[in-house]
Amino acid sequence: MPKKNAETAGKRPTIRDVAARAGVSVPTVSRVLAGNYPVAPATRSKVLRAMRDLDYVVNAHARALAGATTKTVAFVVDDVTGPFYAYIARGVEQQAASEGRLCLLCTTHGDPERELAVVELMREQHAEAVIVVGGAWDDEHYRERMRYFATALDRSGSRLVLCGRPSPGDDVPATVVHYDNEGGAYAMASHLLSAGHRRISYMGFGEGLTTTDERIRGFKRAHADHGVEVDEALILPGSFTKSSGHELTKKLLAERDDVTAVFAATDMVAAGVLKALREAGVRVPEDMSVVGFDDIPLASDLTPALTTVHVPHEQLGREAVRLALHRGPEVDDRVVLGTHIVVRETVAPPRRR
Amino acid sequence: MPKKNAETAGKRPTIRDVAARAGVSVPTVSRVLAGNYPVAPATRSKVLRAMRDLDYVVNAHARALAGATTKTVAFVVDDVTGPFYAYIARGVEQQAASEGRLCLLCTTHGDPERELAVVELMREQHAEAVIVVGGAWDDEHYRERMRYFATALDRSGSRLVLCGRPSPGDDVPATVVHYDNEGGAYAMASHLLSAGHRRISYMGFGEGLTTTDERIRGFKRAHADHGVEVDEALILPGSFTKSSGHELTKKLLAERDDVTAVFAATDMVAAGVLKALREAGVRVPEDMSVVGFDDIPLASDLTPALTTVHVPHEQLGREAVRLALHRGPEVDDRVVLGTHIVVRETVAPPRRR
DNA sequence: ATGAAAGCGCTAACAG
DNA sequence: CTGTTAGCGCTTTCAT
Repeated sequence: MPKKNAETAGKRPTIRDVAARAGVSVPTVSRVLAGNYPVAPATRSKVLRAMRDLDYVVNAHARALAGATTKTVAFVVDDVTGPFYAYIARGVEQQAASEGRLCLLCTTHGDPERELAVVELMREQHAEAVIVVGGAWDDEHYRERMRYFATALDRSGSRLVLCGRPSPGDDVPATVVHYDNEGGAYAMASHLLSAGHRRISYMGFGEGLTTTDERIRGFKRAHADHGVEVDEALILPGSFTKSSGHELTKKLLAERDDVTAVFAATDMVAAGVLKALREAGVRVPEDMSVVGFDDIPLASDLTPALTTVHVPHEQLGREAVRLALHRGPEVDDRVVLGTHIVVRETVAPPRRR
Repeated sequence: MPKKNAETAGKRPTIRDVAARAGVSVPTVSRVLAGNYPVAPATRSKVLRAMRDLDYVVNAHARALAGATTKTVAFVVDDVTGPFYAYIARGVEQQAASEGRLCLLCTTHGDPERELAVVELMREQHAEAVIVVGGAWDDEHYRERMRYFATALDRSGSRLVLCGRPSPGDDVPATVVHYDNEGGAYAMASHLLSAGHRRISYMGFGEGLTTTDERIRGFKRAHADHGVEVDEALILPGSFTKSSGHELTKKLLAERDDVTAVFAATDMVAAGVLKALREAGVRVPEDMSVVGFDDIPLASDLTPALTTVHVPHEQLGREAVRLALHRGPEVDDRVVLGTHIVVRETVAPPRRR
């Protein structure tokens, strides 16, 4: 039986079919495909015609197998629907596309099992980079795990990128693209302190969460620099949700009357805070100042518009793929992007008591 | 020179290395990998051990080349950051994961060039399904294009899925997962009409957009059924953005004083409407009723909470991959998911004038 | 139950 | 410039 031929069989045409139809050899077709090798213009157009006639498309898998690189980066998140993640995703996708890469999307729902499965999958796929996004619990177990992921991926020729997470250690073969949580929190707390606030509640403390740790550190450092003592009882544990902000605020209002400002751990929390305040008839910013963190679109849509810390989400995503793709002695492995406060309408000096 | 061996070279171990280490043949390893063929338990565990020892992972590309299916579905959107898309994405990703599939994410930014490029890419990748999401311009050109995409993908053995878009024609080899725009709009307009509203403005009319066409049709049919004439001057063209709703409302307020309700084309538009109303001191729902469409999370967060039409975003995404993956005579090719109104706080009977 | 042999579709040295 | 010769790592017949 002769070699399978797409013109007779009902299958996808292969490079061989194209070669046959154009009357050239297979490698020649491969060369016009790759474009990085001299081919006589006449031959070239014959081949192109044949490809068109046959409606030929290369087989990405065959190509990957034969050595050419895979051209895919993976993007691993807890959940795509968070506005926080969505914008990082956009940055990742944009940069990937502009570098001619495809983007694999994987979600873990915070499940360590799935996280591991995803990493294995990416090893199978030979993804060039695996970008893991979002805060984490900063304990030894986490670092151990990331160290394992990093080396496993490294062995498979791909690169782990930790985005918005702290480095698991300097010797770990991973790229880290982080943003300045502490600096942002410091600036924001200073903003409040400078306006005269002395009793500030931090809402949404998450024990052991890297995001929290870093933000709290900035919060406290600002207090120290302003010579203001931090009231630990005002650092309220909670999750990063609107309802958490809502509950916490109701409770705070019931228990204390000396607090003049709320530093919400995230914009989402701040949204809940504002809601509770509105329900309680507390005016913002006249009676109470409120600030958030993240600068998601919601922040500017709240009433009053939220003063918050801007995190460069999209840029974070873009840098993640850029750094992973262009590695080398010239390029940094660990990067921290700046944050800055965005002043809107939720901060005013405290009222005379 | 002997065959490359991972234990000596610094490369990824292959199935051959595993075979060697386990003292069996390559096909045997392949069999324990696939699991769908009898292998002696003893041999089996020897192989498993070898794989573990070598930290072996299959090469997805080699596997795809050799015949096993690709196990990837592609998800094509305009922009990941829209809450609308994000939830469909979540559905797609969830279902894909639960069916053991990987999910490719591609964005087009509404650029036809990129859209075409993406489809070609997916042909190269042998994606099992290519899910295209979001409204479209319902003209002959669109149908032509989708027809082309569908047949091109079909020839490559993959399936085009149109999600939240109308069918380009019955003979086209594509799966269509749509939702009931007209029914939702009909129900919502009826809700307003039943409450006594007679002058309702439809804000965010998009000429030739399928989404708009379908919603307007329901809007008009409800009016007809209630014996109320539609004032065409109240159907206001605009984009699906908050600022559009904001602008349109300011203008409407300045020009007309007989309108008692606004039907916003989307929740985003409704958010802008509410903002403009608040700025103008018009109370909702006492002075003006407002409704939206989509039921994105924002809807319940607005003040007052928005009465709107629920679209089953996640389910849309899940069905899209489910139907594409399990095709057959038993399974439907064209599916329309239901919508329903969600009554919250933005509708009341019109005030006596 | 296991091994030998033959590709899947492509790229990559080599020659000419 | 172009063709020849080898694989990439895996899955399948087909034997044994």
